[in-house]
Amino acid sequence: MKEINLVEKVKSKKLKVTPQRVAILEAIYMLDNHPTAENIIQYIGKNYPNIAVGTVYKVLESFVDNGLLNRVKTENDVMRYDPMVENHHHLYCCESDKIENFEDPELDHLIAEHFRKKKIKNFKIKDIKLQITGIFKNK
Amino acid sequence: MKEINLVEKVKSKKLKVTPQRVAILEAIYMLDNHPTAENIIQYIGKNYPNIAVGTVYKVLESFVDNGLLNRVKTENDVMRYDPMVENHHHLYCCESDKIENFEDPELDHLIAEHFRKKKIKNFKIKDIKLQITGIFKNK
DNA sequence: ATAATTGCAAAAGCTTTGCATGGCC
DNA sequence: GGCCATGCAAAGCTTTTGCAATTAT
Repeated sequence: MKEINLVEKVKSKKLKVTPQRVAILEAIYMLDNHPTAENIIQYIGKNYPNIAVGTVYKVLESFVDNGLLNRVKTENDVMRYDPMVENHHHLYCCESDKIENFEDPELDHLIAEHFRKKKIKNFKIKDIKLQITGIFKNK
Repeated sequence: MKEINLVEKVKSKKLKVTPQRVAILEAIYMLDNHPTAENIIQYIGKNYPNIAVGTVYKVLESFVDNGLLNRVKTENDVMRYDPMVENHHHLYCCESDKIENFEDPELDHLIAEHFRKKKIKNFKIKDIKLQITGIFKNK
């Protein structure tokens, strides 16, 4: 992703554009396996040896609050970050820590129709996410 | 749940039956909102003022390893424990920490059929769980 | 100019670990 | 009796917080 787009993304949320924020956002796009804060710190450590851990967490929090990132968490796992903020599901590898995004509008429609016809008692649905666990096959 | 059933549950996994294990298992059944380790420690603290935090974590881990409990984790949350080990989904309240179990075999079948007809490329599905977020309506 | 962001370091929160003691089978 | 579980306390790891210095707008 071009630097200019990263800057625009930060600007678009009315956040101050700092080198740290741009670097962190870039790292998340480069590390495309839903990186942890630790992954991000290591990645940008090459160019920002003195970046503060606290800064990374603060920036990540502000990105989440402003809809630039989503948090992803699983059993037995630390927090991970997902730059895809549009509605989607996740494929979890049960043999590694790989997580991949998954979109299937047809399935979403199927599920929505199901719940339109058969409501859950005493519950108003806002959002449905699938956690699909399995094994990635090598091509 | 009767004490005897709790004892049987522990025995059935070939785990030694100790008062702590029985108390912890009972607590999880009584605290029916997918309790945290902290919730459990507080609950059994009445009868076991000296129960060690480490013990609770060790017992929970062994219960999970032996299929007596499942772990449940969400964004921004600590680990919680679920005594229902059969396949099911979860309803998450977006205004509180309430989590409720949800079963819908018809929906499961619908989704299974969908993926039978339309496989995910390079991925072998082992399990599908729905995270349904919304609001619990008061009756 | 000024309000927000950063770095640093300390602290907090949850969970794990090691080891001696004690309890279950 | 032997082995496993417990209690205790320390440590580990991720994340948060406070504050002074710095930086973006």
